[in-house]
Amino acid sequence: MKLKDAEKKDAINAKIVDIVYEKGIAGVKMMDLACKVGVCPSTLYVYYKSKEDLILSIFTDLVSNHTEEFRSNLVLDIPFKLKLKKIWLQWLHFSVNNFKEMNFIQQVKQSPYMDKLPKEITEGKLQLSTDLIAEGKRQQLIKDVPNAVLFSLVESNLKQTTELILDKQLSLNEKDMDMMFTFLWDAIKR
Amino acid sequence: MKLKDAEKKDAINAKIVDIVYEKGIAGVKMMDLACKVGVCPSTLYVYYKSKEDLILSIFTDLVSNHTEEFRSNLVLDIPFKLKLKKIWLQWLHFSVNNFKEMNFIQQVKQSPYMDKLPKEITEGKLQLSTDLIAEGKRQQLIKDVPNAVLFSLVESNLKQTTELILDKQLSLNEKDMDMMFTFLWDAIKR
DNA sequence: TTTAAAAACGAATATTTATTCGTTTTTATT
DNA sequence: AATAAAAACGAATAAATATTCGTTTTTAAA
Repeated sequence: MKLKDAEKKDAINAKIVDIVYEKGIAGVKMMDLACKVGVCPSTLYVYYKSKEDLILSIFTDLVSNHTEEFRSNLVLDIPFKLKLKKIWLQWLHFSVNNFKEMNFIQQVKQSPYMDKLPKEITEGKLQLSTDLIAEGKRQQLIKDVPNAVLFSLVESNLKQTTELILDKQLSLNEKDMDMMFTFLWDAIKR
Repeated sequence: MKLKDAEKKDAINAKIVDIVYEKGIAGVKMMDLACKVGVCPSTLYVYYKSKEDLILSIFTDLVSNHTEEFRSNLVLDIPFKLKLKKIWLQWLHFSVNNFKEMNFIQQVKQSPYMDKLPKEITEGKLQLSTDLIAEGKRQQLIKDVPNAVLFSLVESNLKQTTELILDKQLSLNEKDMDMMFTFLWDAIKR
């Protein structure tokens, strides 16, 4: 008996991520996807029961991988600034190395497919745990402004740094990263 | 002879911006749009010759309004920090008041429609003129790092502030805005 | 090596969505 | 008021796209 081909499934997943990166979520066509994978459209239905299922399954997988990635480092017992930088760098590497996947997540989120999804999946907003920020505040190392604001400062600095790297304005070397982290630190430090 | 109804055209434009905000660019359906405007689908073709024409015309209009908005303030003869803040605030008000339109622009940009557009329209990247940054550097008020980096710092702070306001985490009052501008200034000041 | 179950195919069909077209209604102009 | 030109309508058509189905091929297990 012939079994499902895991590599083929991976290929489907990879190609759709590419297509969304190049043409946007509105540009996903089953036929086009099938061609790029090298199978005929009907074969896609062996692996996913519909286009919606295809997109939402992949979305869900990517989101859980993504949250998985950040459960570790959060409990290290090192000075706050260092810990922040470590996590910051980890996030950065991840999003630079997975920029197409991140883009896929972002685009599905603002598409009509999103409606059909149980909402708790929408990414457990813990990307950079609020705990970390609370820790910095407790030690009086960072400004005493609302958590949501600090959280968003970190997030937006990360997004910006990622964009600059993908844009080839910066690279992931120590000098550039020190600079970008300093921007963040200068902005949030007390 | 019956004339085209300018208000109807405006209604079309407004509704499509709403739809894109709610469902994403992939969620735009001529019939749905027509219903929301209160006409039948064929009437849309009186005002635009196709769906593509509809989307791209509106996109082009919005982009030119948007760039228009920022040709003024750039030449004021006041201290650098003050000027930066003034422009920063102007941009902020604009993007808070036109967030759906901004979203429309952003989404069309990452959609397949974009391919069909003469590229010079893509928004004359002068949002916050590089001249301004050059001025601050000349006066040795801001850090001596690549322009692209500084530019992106300003841009990303603006985006972040806008998001926080729309999220009701902040409002457009003096206290909150001073705080957010201080984040930016602390990050870029020498 | 045979077998049987499922993958893969590709043509056919269904569905969704954009667009056209003949007719009716509206309204500026006379 | 009468007219004529264009808007607006809505049903019909066209186009694009997703999905199904009957058949063939592959392959794990017997």
